[in-house]
Amino acid sequence: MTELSLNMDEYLPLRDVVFHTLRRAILTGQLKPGERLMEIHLAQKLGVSRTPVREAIHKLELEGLVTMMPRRGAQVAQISEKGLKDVLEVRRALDAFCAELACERITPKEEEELKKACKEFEEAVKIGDPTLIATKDVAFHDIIINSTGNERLISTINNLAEQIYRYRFEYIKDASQRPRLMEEHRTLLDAILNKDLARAGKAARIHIDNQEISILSQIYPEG
Amino acid sequence: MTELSLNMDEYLPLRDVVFHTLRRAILTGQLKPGERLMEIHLAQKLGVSRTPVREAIHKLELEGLVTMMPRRGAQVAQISEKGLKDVLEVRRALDAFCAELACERITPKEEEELKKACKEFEEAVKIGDPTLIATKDVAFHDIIINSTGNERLISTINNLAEQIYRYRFEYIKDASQRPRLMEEHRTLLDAILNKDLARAGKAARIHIDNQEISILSQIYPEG
DNA sequence: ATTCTGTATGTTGTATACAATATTCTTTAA
DNA sequence: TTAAAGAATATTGTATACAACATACAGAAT
Repeated sequence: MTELSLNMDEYLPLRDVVFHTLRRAILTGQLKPGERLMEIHLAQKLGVSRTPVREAIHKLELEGLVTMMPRRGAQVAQISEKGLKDVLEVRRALDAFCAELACERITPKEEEELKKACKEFEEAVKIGDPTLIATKDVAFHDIIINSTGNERLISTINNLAEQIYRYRFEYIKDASQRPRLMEEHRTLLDAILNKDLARAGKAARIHIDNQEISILSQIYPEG
Repeated sequence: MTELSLNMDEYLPLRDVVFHTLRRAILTGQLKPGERLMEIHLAQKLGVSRTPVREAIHKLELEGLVTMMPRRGAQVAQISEKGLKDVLEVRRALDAFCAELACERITPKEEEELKKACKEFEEAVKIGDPTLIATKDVAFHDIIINSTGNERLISTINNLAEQIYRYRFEYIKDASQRPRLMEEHRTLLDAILNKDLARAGKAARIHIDNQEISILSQIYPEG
């Protein structure tokens, strides 16, 4: 058997192309909460028929980025204050759990990656570009999450993260939060490297707590 | 404005009817893991066109009950030992979290319901009907989960529960496990009524631990 | 006998057509 | 002027048609 892999996996159904396109548009705020998603219009704009658009919208609904009313169509999901708090409450619990698992399961190679990611995050903060900071922040957390080796846990957390992606980005743009963010990353890194379950879990919880406070005060300044 | 609610909500899209039908068939084992789901056949059997069947299958895929290969169709999801362990690991963490939250948030009314559900579970065990036991077991846990008031947490846990429903039922049919199940329910109930967070969380974890051991030894007797 | 190739068949992916319902706008009556 | 009714329009829900691809089988060449 020769090892020609002959990349035959490059086929993507149109529904998935549309799905990724719409998903990105929602997460980046191009499509705003409450905005209606009409099949024909999107189909024409994307140059496909209604079918793949329908299927993409249904997928987005299951992911929680879109809400549908029967016979009335779909719109970009609007998250309520309660909804946001609920998401963050679950995330806090699961992130803390991830941090604890990471202490037990992280490999030496992943430890190096985590140190590197922590450093790169700090450099991104120095540079000050919000998009870069967000990317490096995600990368840092992804290493921790992936080190658990639990795929169900990974996909569950990623789904929760997706729900608040839009709002979290606003939070990262707030420069005054960044020193604290850096400090929290360092604490978390240190706790994991020292296999200190309790401290790692606590650090992860505090990290989300601060996110929650910031995000809520930005979206609901009076509450 | 008169308050005529004029039950106009009884419309259900065909895709949802098909979805619920297939879902039930999978959860009850009528459709077995690995079995192919072919659109035309299902459509003919259910007396609808391919479209709603397609959409239902996609929904099932997102719920994790069905796996799809592009251009090759769908089949009932098969869970691996690793997949089962992953699901149970997340459930353990979230169930424990629910139990702790329940201590803080359960209302007096829900406390009464929980006591009643615990009693009814014990009666079901006395009667010995597996289906009834399973129903009462779900009812007991649902009260705890719902008492958290966190809808995201509720739906996340319900999705995880769905993944292992088929296997859990086998576990409940094993009569030797039932006394322990009863004991665990009583411990959990007592801890919640006494607002003992630590004990409630621990009880929930042990409850899942035992499920895991039983289920795994039934499905993978050698492992 | 085995492998390759071509054909026939089956299945999914996408587009389109039609039906049922929502929405909007216009007209009419008070 | 406002409210109600009805027609016109827009949009979703479902069915079907057709194309692209996958699979299975038969026959030919080695």
